[in-house]
Amino acid sequence: MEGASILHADLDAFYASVEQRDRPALRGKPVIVGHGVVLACSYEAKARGVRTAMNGRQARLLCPDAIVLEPRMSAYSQASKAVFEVFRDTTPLVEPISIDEAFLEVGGLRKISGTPTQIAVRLRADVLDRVGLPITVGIARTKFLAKVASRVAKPDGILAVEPDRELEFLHPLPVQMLWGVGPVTAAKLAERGIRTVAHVARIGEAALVSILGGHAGRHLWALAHNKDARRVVTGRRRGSMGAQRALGRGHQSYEELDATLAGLVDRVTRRMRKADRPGRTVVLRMRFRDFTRATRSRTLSRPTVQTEEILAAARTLLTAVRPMIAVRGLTLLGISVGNLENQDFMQLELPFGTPDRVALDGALDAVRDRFGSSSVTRGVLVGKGPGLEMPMLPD
DNA sequence: TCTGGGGTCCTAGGACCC
DNA sequence: TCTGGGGTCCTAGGACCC
Repeated sequence: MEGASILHADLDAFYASVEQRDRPALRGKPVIVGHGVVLACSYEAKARGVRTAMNGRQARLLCPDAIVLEPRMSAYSQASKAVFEVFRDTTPLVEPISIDEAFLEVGGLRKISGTPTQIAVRLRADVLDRVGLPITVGIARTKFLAKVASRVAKPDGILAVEPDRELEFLHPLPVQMLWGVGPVTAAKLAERGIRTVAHVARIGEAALVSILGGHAGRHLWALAHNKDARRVVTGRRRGSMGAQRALGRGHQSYEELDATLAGLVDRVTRRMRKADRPGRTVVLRMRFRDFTRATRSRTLSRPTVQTEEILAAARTLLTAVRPMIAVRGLTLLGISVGNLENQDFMQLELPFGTPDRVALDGALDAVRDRFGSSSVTRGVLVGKGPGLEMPMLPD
């Protein structure tokens, strides 16, 4: 049996920690980032009951002396980049999960860097040293357990779950500690008296499937029995990009909505162009006064990054839901573009005339340099006139 | 507790194809 | 004209995560 070799590294109260790092006067004090809603809060604020996603008014009620700050997204994204640099200096096998957490596979580094626990200790010290932020690391044989371990170890902690004590660690935990169990699932389980992981493990898979449905039931059952074969994977790319805006409670005219929509589409398509990721499926997201939601989508015949094309599709969708908006009252409008294409190609110019072997080899080298030789599968030669397609690999 | 902005994955029905 | 099994794509909704 292999040992625990997966690290789950998770920055503590990320946005708030960046603020405390940059303004020493804030250290040791309750800090809340975000006005309307709490985006992040320091552990001093958490100790008073403030929670992420809590409404700002309630947060101030719980903690009147909290220092409330406007988010500084560019500072957070810079800090995140610096932290991921430390991750990648630790191991090439880094799987980002969000702006502030990642899985790291360190199993193959024993001879070079030491045991996973030694690596984790050094990682925490490096992040503090190089970026000035506290980070918690969970260490286990599976991704799932590593994630649970870091959650248990927070804040500013480290916890290794040894392979022979996995169930001992897992079973007493409340089901809410499991990744993927949210309020709805927890409530469904609680209705049947199921509160701990041990409970989940004791009831049969079929029973769990009948409570939660096919995939969710089997997935939860597997986790409770400590089955999780997922590996740490690198190079995953996002599948959609979106932007949304809360509208408040007041009535919006259709012209105002249309202007908001155009702004959202502009924001998203800018990002798509910057990332070179054309998309095909345009999704309109709505939330209404009663907090119900609806989405409408439309798939284009080909991927695009063009603002006008995406906006035209979005407008068609918006027009179609006008009656629904009139009845239910819109409080949030969002747009997202999915089916994002991987623009993993590069364009090279070859000398005019029939490309010779030397010119082609040079072009292939440039492509391999950028993508790595193993991931290049096909090439297309295009001249003036009809396109000519030819394989460039193997050889 | 009346709620931001960014994502992921799964389910399920219908259209359509072979 | 009726029939089957299998697959993909599209649309809409829902739960969950940070």
